[in-house]
Amino acid sequence: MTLIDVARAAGVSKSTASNALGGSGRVSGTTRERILDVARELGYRPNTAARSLRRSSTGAIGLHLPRTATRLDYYMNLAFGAVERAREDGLDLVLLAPGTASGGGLAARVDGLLVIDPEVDDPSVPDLLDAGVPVVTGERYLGGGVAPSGAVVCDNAASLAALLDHLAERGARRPALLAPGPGSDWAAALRAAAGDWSRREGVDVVVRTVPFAATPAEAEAATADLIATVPGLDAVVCAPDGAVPGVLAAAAHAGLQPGTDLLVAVCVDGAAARGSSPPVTAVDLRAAEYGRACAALLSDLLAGTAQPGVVRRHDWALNIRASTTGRP
Amino acid sequence: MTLIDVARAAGVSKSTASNALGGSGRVSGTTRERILDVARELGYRPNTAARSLRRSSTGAIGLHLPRTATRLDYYMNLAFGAVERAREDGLDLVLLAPGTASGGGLAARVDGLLVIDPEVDDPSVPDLLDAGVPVVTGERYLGGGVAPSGAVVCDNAASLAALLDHLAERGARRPALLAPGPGSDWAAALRAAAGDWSRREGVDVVVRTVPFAATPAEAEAATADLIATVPGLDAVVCAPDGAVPGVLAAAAHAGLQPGTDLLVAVCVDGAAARGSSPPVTAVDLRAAEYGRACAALLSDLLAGTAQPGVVRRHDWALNIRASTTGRP
DNA sequence: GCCGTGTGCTGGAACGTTCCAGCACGTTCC
DNA sequence: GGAACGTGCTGGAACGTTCCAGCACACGGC
Repeated sequence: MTLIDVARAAGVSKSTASNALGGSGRVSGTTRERILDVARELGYRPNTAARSLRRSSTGAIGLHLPRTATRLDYYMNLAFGAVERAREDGLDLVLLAPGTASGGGLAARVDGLLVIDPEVDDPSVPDLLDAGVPVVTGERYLGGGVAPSGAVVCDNAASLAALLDHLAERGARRPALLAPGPGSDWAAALRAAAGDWSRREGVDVVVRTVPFAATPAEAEAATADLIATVPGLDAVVCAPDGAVPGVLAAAAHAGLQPGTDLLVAVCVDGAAARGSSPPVTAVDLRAAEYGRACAALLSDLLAGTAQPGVVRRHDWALNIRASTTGRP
Repeated sequence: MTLIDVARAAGVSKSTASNALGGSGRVSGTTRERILDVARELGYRPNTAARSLRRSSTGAIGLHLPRTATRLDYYMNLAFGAVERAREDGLDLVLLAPGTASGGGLAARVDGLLVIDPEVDDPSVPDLLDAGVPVVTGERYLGGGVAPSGAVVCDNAASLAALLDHLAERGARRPALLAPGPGSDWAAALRAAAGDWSRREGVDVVVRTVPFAATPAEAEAATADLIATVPGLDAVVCAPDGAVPGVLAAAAHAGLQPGTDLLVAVCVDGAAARGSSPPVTAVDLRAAEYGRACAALLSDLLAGTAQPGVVRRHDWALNIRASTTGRP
């Protein structure tokens, strides 16, 4: 079932068939209709390999996730969003092995790359940026080297500020933040925003550093330390979502009721935040839509409908739950 | 930088260059070395589109995950394992949008498919099995239709029996199991194994049904119900990993100490089980290796080094933690 | 009546690889 | 010393698509 079969069946040349199906060249309305009908009837599917060879494009984009992605459902949702959006533009999404430099030939296998939450200490990120194809990053890359062709960013400063405003409104006078070190745009923005908010509101936010992909045990230790050393501590914002159960465990262990004695919130919504007891107030980064937005931008760059260097914003939302209201 | 450039630089015909690089045909040792050297020096990368066109294979395999995958780090690890293994064989792994029938042309885009934990009520699974390319399933497919070309299975009956043996050894006399309905091979095997073990050991295992991707809240409700209605309940095995925090919450709420008053275990190891407090004893399905095994089998099928219909076993391990020993 | 222009369509070439038939040469065998 | 065979290499064809030059024809203007 090739283009030639369709052309033969419709009584035209392969060029005309190609033009009709591809919307290029000059074809009269009637023949175009006829060719489309025939193609539909025969169940014609263009051969992607031949198309790729001729057009010298692959019809696929690559997706790179942080090495530490393994513990967050956030990235899974993001990936599924990106896959869906790519499919709408006829693009396949190939998953790249995290942490491994996939050996030079990347540019031959994909038309563009999605690099999500690029961390400065991920050695494969510079290679990806230098692969010779357009790259869209999810959040900015703080390292040097070749600049990405585009980026989709969240206003993490604004979302943390909103979260802190909410906590203050709920009566918190002594909030703390558990955040990773400034190796990613996201964490760096959170740390900076905490400082800004402190100065603006005149309320000091205690910041403790935890790993990018903190485990509940690590968060529990950090929270226990906060409870022991910060007098009057009444709110904890935990940046990484996977660590939420640890914060709640530390609270329970100290005899503090989440939502009343200790307000708890998290900067990444997900299964961990939704499913905890009590459910935890969270910044919803809308992972699937974020993935869609990244794929859409890359698609636009490939199509030439977006300018290289463009940065698009992605909206967030605050999901308020019992961990900051006390109402179950 | 094409094969022709390499051939010219090495002073041979493109056929000889192709033979030398591909290991096919008849080439003398010395010319072969020379050609390989030249290719390396010039940084030659074969054009995948041209290769695909000529060989009529795509060099990619598809990965389908359950629609409900979004909440389990298990599938992410599995995907990364599969991607790594596929790469070792020069195959790209394209992620398929879950839940959507990806529109007929699948066979033209991938050489084979990995369908992980196929659920009987997932409408896209029959389409995938019927796509016209080899399919390897992770766990068996309980629905009808076209049979997969291969499968990689875990002995879920044995692992649950080992878990129950362990609980009995730790003194449990009244264990319960929270398991999904029998829509997947995994859940069906667990339910059957619980019955077998009950009969064999003369100890009744109470079984409660929870969703395939149960939330902590759902598990908490189910566990609270067990505690309230099963006199002497002393152990809970929770099948889905995402639900573990719920079981622990219900125990805490009832004033039961996990690991002493109530033994807790889970059938899928992951971040939720490892990171809980206390850490929860779990059956480690070794997700990354599982993904590798699935990709390896598909690769073998494509290469013709495995017979269609083959079923391979995948080993599991029991990770014993404080939730069943009481020792932190 | 001829030129210029626009329309609808065609045939051939090209993309880079792999496969196949076949050629020149050397060795072995009877 | 010719037939039979194995080795090392070559050139052309093929895969299915897209792009480009160009052809036949119709139409309008002078």
